[in-house]
Amino acid sequence: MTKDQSTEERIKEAASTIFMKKGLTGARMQEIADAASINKAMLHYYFRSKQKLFEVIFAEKVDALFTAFARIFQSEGTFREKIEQFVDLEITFISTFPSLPLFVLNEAAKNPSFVEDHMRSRKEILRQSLKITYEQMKNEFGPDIIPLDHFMINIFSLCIYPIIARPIAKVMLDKDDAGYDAFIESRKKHVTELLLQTIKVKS
Amino acid sequence: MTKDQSTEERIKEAASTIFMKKGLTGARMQEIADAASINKAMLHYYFRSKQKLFEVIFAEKVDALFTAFARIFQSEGTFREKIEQFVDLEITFISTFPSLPLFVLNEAAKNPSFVEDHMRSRKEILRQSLKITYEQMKNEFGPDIIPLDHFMINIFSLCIYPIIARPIAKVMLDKDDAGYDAFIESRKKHVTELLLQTIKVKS
DNA sequence: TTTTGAATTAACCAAATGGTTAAAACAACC
DNA sequence: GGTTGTTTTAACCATTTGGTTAATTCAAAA
Repeated sequence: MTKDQSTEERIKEAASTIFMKKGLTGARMQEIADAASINKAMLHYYFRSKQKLFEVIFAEKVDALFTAFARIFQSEGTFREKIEQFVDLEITFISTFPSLPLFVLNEAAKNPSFVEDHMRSRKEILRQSLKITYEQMKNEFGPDIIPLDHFMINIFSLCIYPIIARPIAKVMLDKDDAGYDAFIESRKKHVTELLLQTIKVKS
Repeated sequence: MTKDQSTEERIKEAASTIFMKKGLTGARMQEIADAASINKAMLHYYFRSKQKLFEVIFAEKVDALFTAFARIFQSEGTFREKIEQFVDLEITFISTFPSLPLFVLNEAAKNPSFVEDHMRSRKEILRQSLKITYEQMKNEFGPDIIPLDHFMINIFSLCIYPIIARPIAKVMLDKDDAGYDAFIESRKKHVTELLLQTIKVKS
């Protein structure tokens, strides 16, 4: 099974780049082939069709996201340290791959069932690690704390949205690229404090 | 200038639907023509090219978003009432047109300069009305409150993200469609309380 | 050195796609 | 009824696009 890794890997890397930038329908097979410096026929030789190639890449990206999140959540320490670390690492991670979430969200909206099926298996890891943190919170603050669902969605909203909305937010906040980078950096602290402060929110 | 409104309007409506669902590259001119029950040539007769037609629709959508937000922010009352109303109206609005923000975000990511230029003119209205609310907050809570930039982004993040991330969040929270609708509904109160509670957040 | 199976290429193809055009239908005005 | 300008249609067109094929190169086994 000493398959020639190199070519297949090159295709995947090129496809990643192009699909992320242009989406399934915007990407061209020729463009991907060029980016990988190979003949267009090789794309079909290795992945049969555009759709299949896309599905492979997409699945990989979803996995990357979930794996990153799950790992981030498995940090040690008090829940305060955990949240600190999680917010920090999540913002850092998404900043490094800023087009990833929008790509996944977008294709998820266009083909919900495909995404749902693929995620159902991975979600348990993430949910589990979050639940541990949540139990820690309960122990410290008593049973009357923010519902887990809201807590989860709040974290993701506050970390991810500012990065995917960058072009719009930049204009709204009157910032240039450097200024917006600094703003995102400053959110690490802000979001952490905000989350900690709202553990006992009503409703 | 009694132009036949009907045809042009039909085209715009059809193009709206298709572009929102499939994006610029995913949409087909024939498909739009079919949806509008007209000949494909009419699309070019009225809008010259696919790109031009798209730009008209896109500009309209951005306007719709900004106008809605600006109007929502111009509500009367204490800042508490304002935030209550804003969160409520924004979540309601986005829920009614759930594909709108993702559409704008997505095309904004692919063509930042176009979007930036178009928005620069509208942003002032929004910023202005938000600033008034912010001054109200300062009067009541003193000068040591959450920075305006973070406050703005927090509102949008918490209201919009849960709706655009629906397919993924649904899986993560183990909810069906009705359940997720109820969750979104419950966020109106939750986000309001959270925002009010974090006015005095540090950093 | 020959053989064999996989990797690679160049040329090709049919379908789809955005766009054009010339003529017809329609409406308003004289 | 005829003239004029606008709206609509059907037929076309050039290009692009995803995909195929048959021949060739390459590498390793025999």
